[in-house]
Amino acid sequence: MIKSKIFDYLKKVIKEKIEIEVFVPENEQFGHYSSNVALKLATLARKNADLNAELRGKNPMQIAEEIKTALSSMIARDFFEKIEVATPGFINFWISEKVLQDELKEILKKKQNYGKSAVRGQMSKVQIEFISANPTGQLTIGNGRGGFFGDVLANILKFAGYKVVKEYYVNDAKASTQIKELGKTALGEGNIYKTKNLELIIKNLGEKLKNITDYGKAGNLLAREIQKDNKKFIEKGLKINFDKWFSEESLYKNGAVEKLLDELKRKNLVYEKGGALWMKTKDFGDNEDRVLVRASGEPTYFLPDMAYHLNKFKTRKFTQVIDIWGADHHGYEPRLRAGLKALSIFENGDGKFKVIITQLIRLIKEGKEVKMSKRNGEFITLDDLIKEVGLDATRFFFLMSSSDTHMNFDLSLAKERSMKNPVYYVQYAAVRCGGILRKSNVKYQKSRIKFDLLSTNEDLNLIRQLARFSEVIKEAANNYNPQILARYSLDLAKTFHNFYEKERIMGAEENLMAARLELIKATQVIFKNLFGLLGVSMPKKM
RNA sequence: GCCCUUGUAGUGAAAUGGAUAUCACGACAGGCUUCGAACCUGUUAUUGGGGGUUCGAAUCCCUCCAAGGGCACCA
Repeated sequence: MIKSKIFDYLKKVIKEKIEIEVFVPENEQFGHYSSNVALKLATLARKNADLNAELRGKNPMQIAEEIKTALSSMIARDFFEKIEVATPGFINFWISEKVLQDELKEILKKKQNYGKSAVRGQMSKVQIEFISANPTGQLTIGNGRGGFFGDVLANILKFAGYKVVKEYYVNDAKASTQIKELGKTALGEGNIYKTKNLELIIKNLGEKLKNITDYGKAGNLLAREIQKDNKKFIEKGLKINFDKWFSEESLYKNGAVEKLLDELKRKNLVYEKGGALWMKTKDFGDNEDRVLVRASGEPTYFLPDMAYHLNKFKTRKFTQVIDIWGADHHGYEPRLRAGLKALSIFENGDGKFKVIITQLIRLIKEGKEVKMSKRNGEFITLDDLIKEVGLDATRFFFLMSSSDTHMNFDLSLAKERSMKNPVYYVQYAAVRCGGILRKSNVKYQKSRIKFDLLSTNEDLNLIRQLARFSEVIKEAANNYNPQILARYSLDLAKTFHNFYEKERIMGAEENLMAARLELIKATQVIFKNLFGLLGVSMPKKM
């Protein structure tokens, strides 16, 4: 990885242990990579009198010049084509052709494993829970956002070397209010849930519901059917494959909920008020205490959810747990966090539990907002949207923006726009790669490829862009940020289209053609990986 | 009232405190005898207002304005 090599060189030179940055500057006149190390050092020297005397009184430009000199006298000499110092103290790097050509060889050698790494030790076991939609109806567009986000984040973390479990929490507990409400609907005694196909599902269930009078049981039965449909849709329609479907009801069955309540009582964290059992969450950072068991004797959602998270941390021993929730649940975070803290989950800090909130999506149709309500039965489901716009386009559109953007989705433009969705731009680049490779039936010996012939601006730009893949994976994984990858795929496509426009492959001089075909192969490898990670299909033709 | 999130070209978005704010769509002006033009090249914003911190702010702090969400013995 080129970037980390620059890091290493800089660390050798500066000795101080400080946070420095190496980045790809937006403007190419500032080099292939750039670092603010001198600026950071100067700031530090000004604030901290104990620091290395050599630095005292020097301005960033002087420090940058010294680092440049030191780098130039090291082996780094062959690594960089040029190093420049720029105001107010940046050091800009140009990578030598040789290094880039070697990196290309590396990609061709490692193929689909290029950029993969293995994370060892304590923090490597990650559980990531997402969608977890209530089995009371079809998935919403908001579920889709969280779903694609979680799926791709999990893919990235896996690729970056973590052991990842993608998990869906099925809220099928007979004791829960919504399941009971659903049960009423199933038994024809309520009509809160008026979603598509619901009547049909109930009709099909007919026999099984006959002798049931218990709302919880009836609701659970109906929920299971709805869940079957949702699962099928998630796997086939959304192309998201969960490693585990975790049933809330199972926590009741195996006694985990009861056991937890006992433990809380034993730890003197529970008291009674108004006939209900309350937990002293306020003592652990929540705004107020919370009900665990209602006056009716039924547990709230909170109690089994704590049991669930206890299962994640203690039973299954995940070292990193990530929950992805819609914005309408964000207020719940302090409660759960307080609960887990009370259970001594966070003895080594609460960083092992991360909640990512995805903001809601606003649907616009003909200039007006379409209110999404499950209750009136007129909402647009995720299924509808994907049928209209297509899975690849929907996925990519959602993945391009940050989870906390309040996205506007214009349905009137959706279809029209879908044809111009950026995903097609990326797919087209991959199709072009495939097209060239299909047409070129040229035979050449791999060992004799002259990679040093790849020396035009376009050749080198493309290689540099390909080499960024491994850096982007790392960045996306470290920041839990899938959109970095989606954006990168656009960058790569742009660089490739530029290359394609300006350089010929077929018809070039024999040795150059062979080298360029290898370059195209490498590009295809990276695209393939990108599409796999993003869950987007890689068409051969468009 | 309190809490969370957001405010960036006509539109939708991007930018771990870095340099001349990036991308797509739309609009306008150009580009195919040759690997697929679903492509390429231009033009289109002083980042909601006002203060502050910093060598350096879309990003951090304060304040005002605006939008979305949450404040259940629902999940």
